[in-house]
Amino acid sequence: MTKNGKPTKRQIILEEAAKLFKDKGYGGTSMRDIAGQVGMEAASMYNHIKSKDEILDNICFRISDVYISHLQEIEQQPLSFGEKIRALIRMHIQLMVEDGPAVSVANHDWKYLPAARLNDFTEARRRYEKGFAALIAAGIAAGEFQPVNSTVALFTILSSVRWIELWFKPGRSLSAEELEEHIITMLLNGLEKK
Amino acid sequence: MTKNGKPTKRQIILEEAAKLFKDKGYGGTSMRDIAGQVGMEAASMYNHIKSKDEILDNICFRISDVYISHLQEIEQQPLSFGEKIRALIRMHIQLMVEDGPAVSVANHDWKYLPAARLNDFTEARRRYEKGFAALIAAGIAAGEFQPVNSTVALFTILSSVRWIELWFKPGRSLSAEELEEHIITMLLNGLEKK
DNA sequence: GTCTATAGGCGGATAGAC
DNA sequence: GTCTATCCGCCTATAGAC
Repeated sequence: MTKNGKPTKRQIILEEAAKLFKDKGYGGTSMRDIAGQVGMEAASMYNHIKSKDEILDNICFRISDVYISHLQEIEQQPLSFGEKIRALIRMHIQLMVEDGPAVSVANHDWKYLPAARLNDFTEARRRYEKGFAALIAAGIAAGEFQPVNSTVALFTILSSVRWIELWFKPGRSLSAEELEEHIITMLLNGLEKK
Repeated sequence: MTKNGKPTKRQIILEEAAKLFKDKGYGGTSMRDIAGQVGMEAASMYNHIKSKDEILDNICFRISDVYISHLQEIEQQPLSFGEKIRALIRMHIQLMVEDGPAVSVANHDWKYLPAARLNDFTEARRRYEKGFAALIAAGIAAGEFQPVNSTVALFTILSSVRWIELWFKPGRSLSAEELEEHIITMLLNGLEKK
């Protein structure tokens, strides 16, 4: 947002592009498609963005930066490991609900980043996953968690929150807060009675 | 396979196409790319397949047919609900390990099916999800499972097995059987100690 | 800063020789 | 059944008028 609260043309382009990339994929979306949503000709967009690649780059790294900074905050808070995992799950769900199209693009279309930036992105993701897995392993070592395989636990959690985009429609039967609680119950307590 | 055990050219094309669609997406893969992997010119492939659309159609519906027929088998077996859910999770993981590229394509690129077939596919998936969710709801009613939201439980399970494609390399630290057991433990027992 | 026009390349698919 | 040659459309991006 600018000072007067009005989004810039650039921000509008990035937002509409994220929606289209989510629905039709990066390769399936043309600059003409984006221009149509924004309300200008494709050529005019080049006054606000450098290239189609740059749009994708901006979306992907904006999201990965949010993930990483939130992880660093949570790591430093004085919480039990169970509470830290819960906080991370809530962060994923909130980001998905608030910024869904961009999160979807960062999850699916990152592979179309130009080679040079692709390395940066996968490296950032690897660091995030490593930090998350370390929290799980520490929770196991502390006796809070069952002795599961921490890699399997990590990806089970990450996968579960990833697919919210595919079926969650906010304001239907479930609110975002109820969704958080249900997913956390399922992942931390399990399906079966003991 | 044909009678003499040799795959037909058509089967080779479908298989190579699935690998490329998985790696580069449907829109990111050209007929020339597929032809390059198969070892012929793009034009020659049209003696074996009708169009690029038809390749995608074949991959997607082959996979959805397998899911649906396995669900029907499991529904009829005399097992506890816990065992039925375990059997479904194992089926998903085995299919992912044995036929990974095709499963990935059916999971991600189904949306590029031509409109007429897209309805058939989403309808098939909806039926599968409904049958799976009914087993979870029945397990809750029978007192086997905790009173979770069955839709959330369904998608948590489906999501967890979906992302195996992204990180599981068979024959590294984990075998497919170990992976099955770890995922089932995580989903049915939960992460946290009680 | 927006437009029209267009360059230059790659896409799926077909025609027709062999 | 495989090839070469090619059609024609859509793609990203740029040039230049206004």
